[in-house]
Amino acid sequence: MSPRVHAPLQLATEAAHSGRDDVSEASAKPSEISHVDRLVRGIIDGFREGRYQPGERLVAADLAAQFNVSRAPVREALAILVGEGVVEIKKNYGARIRSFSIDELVEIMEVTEAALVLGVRRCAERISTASLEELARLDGSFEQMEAAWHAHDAADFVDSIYHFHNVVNAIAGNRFLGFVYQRPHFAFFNRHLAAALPGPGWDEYLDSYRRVYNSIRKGQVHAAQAAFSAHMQWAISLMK
Amino acid sequence: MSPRVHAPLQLATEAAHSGRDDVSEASAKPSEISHVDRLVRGIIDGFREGRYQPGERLVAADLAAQFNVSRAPVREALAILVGEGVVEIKKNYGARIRSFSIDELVEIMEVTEAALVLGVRRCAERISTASLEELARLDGSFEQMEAAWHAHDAADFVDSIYHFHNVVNAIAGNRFLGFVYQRPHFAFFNRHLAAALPGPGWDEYLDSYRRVYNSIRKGQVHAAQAAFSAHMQWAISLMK
DNA sequence: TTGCAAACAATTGCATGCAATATACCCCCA
DNA sequence: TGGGGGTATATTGCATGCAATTGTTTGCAA
Repeated sequence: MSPRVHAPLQLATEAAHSGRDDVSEASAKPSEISHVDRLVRGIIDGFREGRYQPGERLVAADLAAQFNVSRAPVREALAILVGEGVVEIKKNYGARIRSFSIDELVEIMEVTEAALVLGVRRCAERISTASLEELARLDGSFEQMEAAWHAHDAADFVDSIYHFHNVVNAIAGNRFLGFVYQRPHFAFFNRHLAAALPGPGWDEYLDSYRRVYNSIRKGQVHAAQAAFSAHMQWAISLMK
Repeated sequence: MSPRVHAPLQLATEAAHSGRDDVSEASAKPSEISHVDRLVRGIIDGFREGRYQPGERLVAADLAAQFNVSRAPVREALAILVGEGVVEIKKNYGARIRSFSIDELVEIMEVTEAALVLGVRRCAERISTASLEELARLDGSFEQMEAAWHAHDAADFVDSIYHFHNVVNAIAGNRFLGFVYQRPHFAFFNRHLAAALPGPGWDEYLDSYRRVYNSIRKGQVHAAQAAFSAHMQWAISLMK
């Protein structure tokens, strides 16, 4: 059940560059996916799905055996993840998935809000010129969010929020925003959020996003922005 | 299986990344810098200093010879830079430094603004509690900016702006913001900006930053935020 | 039992080697 | 002169090997 929620790693810029919708389905050229890409993807997914815990030791040789490759591509994948701030490597000991304190999570959320609010605003501005397919994706992602919420599945819920923002960012038309938000450390952070989420504010969470969604849908730029900002501030205060 | 000893301790704020802090002095031990870190740093600097051009072909073997290491660490460094969106790798051909269109630069600036305005705001809020050392760094970075401006050195000027924001971000107290802004693609983008800068708006550029700086220094939160935002909007419109 | 030191084991960092393959060159032909 | 096809070259992607270094365990003495 590999979630296709989040887009592959370095595609955002390239696809944007060439202008093609080349969201290359995995079936297109299975043999051309490099081991390194598969590893990066696999490690992040493994974390998101709870197979790897924060602070857990990741030994290159083990990962190599697990993914049936040699240590060379494993090391390259870990190098990428170090660059992304997702893992730390300790010399002659192993890599480990980083863990965050509550303070750090709050700081991450603040930066996330700053970026995402741009996407929400732009998306609301451009909603009238969005294609039918984009609108369908937007509606679909919100429905997905509702479903996860009703099922009380925190992990799925957070995933669907992540997906929702990716759709919003895409409609917003700023490719770099999509690129930044799709960095592994955001996907990574979402997992941490999921762990902290099923708290007292569960009920309000969906309502907040419904306000954002509805405002975007109606093209109410300021309302959408305000709703999202308020939601994030509320979520941050909740976390403290 | 693999050993799974993991202390629940989190050393979250460790020098999260290869020490490219312009802010905290290079306190690292020179002997412990890995080849990979040196390569990442070297390639980025090489680009910032104009030794590598956008679009230029980077051959792993050449870099290995140039830095006097084998191809293994070179590949890891390139993997990091691919993850950062700074280089692209083409199979059996070579890596090359990405180049951006004007449109893409504008999009990058929009996201940059969204993030940096958070730092400016927080910094102005917390300026009264800043340490003397932090204030000295802030003043120093602005003086550096002025000097570069008077010398009409676009590269230095952009560098000093980058440094200024790093200081601002540090005072702002959000570590993740510093982390994000210090990602190579921001440093990278600055070089592109420097190439486009010495245009018609050169004179206004310093004035804008003086307004931001003064407002921050006086703790005028809203004024600082507004000044910076206005500046960025102006810079973006200039670029189009 | 507890503290300490030395040997041991595990792991990384890096070098090297080899097969696969995309690119570039060259030659031939129209 | 211009174009097309086949070969050669260059380069990557990955596997493997080894030394350096760290964490761990064991043994010994107080």
